[in-house]
Amino acid sequence: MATIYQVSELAGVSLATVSRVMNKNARVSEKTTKKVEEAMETLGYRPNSMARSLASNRSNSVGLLVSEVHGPFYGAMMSGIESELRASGMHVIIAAGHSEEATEKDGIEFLIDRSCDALILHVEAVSDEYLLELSRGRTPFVLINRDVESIEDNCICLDNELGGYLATRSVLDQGHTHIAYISGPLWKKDAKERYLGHQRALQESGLTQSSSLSFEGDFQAEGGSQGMRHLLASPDAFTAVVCGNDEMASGAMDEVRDQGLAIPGNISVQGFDNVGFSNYMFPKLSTVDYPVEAMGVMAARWVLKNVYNKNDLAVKNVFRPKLIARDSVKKLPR
Amino acid sequence: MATIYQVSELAGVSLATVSRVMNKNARVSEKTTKKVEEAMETLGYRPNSMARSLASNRSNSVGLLVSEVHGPFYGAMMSGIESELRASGMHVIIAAGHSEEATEKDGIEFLIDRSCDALILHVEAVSDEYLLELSRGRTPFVLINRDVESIEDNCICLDNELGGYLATRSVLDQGHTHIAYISGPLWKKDAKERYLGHQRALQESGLTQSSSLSFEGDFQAEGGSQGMRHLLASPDAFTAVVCGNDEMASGAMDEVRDQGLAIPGNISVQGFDNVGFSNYMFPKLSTVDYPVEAMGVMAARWVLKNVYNKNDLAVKNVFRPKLIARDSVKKLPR
DNA sequence: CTGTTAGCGCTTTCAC
DNA sequence: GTGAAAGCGCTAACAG
Repeated sequence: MATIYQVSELAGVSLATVSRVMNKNARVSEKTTKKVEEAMETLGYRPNSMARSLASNRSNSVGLLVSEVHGPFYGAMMSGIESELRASGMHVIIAAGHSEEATEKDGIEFLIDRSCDALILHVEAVSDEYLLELSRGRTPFVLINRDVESIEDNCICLDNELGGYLATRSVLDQGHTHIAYISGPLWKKDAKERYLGHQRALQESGLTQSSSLSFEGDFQAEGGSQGMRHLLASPDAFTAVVCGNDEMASGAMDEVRDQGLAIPGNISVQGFDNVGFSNYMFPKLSTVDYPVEAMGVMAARWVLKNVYNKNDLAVKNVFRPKLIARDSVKKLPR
Repeated sequence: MATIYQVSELAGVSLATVSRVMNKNARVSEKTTKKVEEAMETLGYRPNSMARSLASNRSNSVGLLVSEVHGPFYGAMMSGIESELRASGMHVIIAAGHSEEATEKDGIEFLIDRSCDALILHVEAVSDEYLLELSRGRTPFVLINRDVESIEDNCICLDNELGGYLATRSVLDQGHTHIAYISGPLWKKDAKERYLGHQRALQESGLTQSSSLSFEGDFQAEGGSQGMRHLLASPDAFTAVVCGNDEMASGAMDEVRDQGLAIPGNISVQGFDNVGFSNYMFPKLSTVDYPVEAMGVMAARWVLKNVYNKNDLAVKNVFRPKLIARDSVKKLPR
């Protein structure tokens, strides 16, 4: 393995000069540049990234903490981040937080200890105070899907309230007036906001959420099934259910069918996230698009701009959800 | 940021001793150990991983190259790898290969340049020769889902032929005799082997694959739809279709319904992979389980054992697929 | 069991 | 525009 020293020797220049042509960060005469490049070429020189990092105090790596490494939602997010960062030569180190406070903190420390230049975090369990504290440290970070006061610039969010509103608005527009809701865990801010948006839409139409037609799920398919079981056992009738995310919608649909009912014939189902498989379901799920991949790309740009000084990049902090109407919501006659 | 030097000073010992207690790789008296640990504690010392790597020529990071960062299949694989490796303090750097030769090679070089101690590769486009060549380099690697002669020990595979056999065997067992097949791209070894297994099952029952009832897809949903369109346009009748993977099965199901037919009433569908959403589909998809997550874990163990000297770990190279019978295949009366 | 002493391969002032 | 030299923070012989 050739080192910078051998390159400098072959090219007949000093270490410093070789370093300069590698980094293109200082003027070097064209002639010398060429000599050096040729030397690198013939030696098959590859800079040692560790030595580089140690000397420059830059690792060119960014840490990415997601709740789960699998799952359609995080997959799309990671995909956007990876492609954007790698195109700039940065690498991404992943870690999972599993939505648990201790694991999330642990992951963050792990990433910081690994000398990441920056962090991209999708955290749910950790408190705002912890994040504020973290922001005083020397590792910069962006938050995806989380809005923390006083560090809004570090947040890339979806307008979840609006999304919740759109979801229910669309169901109302199809003529439904008896609408059930299966929410995510309400301690999660996004779950809460979606629910609030739902309620706003109802109120706008002069309706209110009957408490027996509301269920707090877990954002998983199983929670959707449970929720639907609970709702169908309730004395109140309903013609549609709005779910806090697509996974729960899927679980809910299973349960509806298990009870011998048809979708959307007897019960309409509305999802949220527009996760990959929502388009594979039957009937194809009506949902709200969550542009995760684009948001991942944006988070990566934030890092590129704020940490690696690519100042020409523009960063957008809040994204607007969009309704995706498909086949799982039935139009009711007035 | 405290350095090892300050710790040694505070503890009243040498650098070397501090290094020893950090790495637990040499005997240090209990008393000294304690002094050092206290010093570390009060200084809030965190070792600099870059300096460590440079000096030891070990980065404690392993590179992971997958075809796509998103997608249920890779998600499960990455998840297994991440958890297993992180539990041992190693970090994983991800890169995507997009099933293209140039991108895959590029990703591998990227990872090697990043001083990964080892690589876990899921590559499809790169040739066996390239991998053989790579195996002569100094970065060890494991291959997932690829079997290359003479480096079998570096391969963690599924018996795809057996899987293909099981898939079709199961359909035959339900009484079907007119069976269509939608394969993955046949230049991919796994697609090919699954197809071979399918044919073996047919032959065993004295049947052969009619060429008009066979279609080469792309392992994507769209390819499944196309395939089904093609098959339904063929003059030959069939009661079941076996698909090379679940995505294509999903696309095929869409198409069947678009043409007004029922599943499994008119046409039975068999998938392969047992990807997360196959259980959310309707009807629930009968498929073949591909234990990707377990295989990811195994790849991680291979690295732990062969690169990080955790010799107590056992590595299993070939996994057996298992049939998962659900609702998309109908039992035919004899 | 503990200390001394070279580096690991590169970046970065500071001169010239 | 180019070179000399001092580290970056740690590991790993080698001595004792």
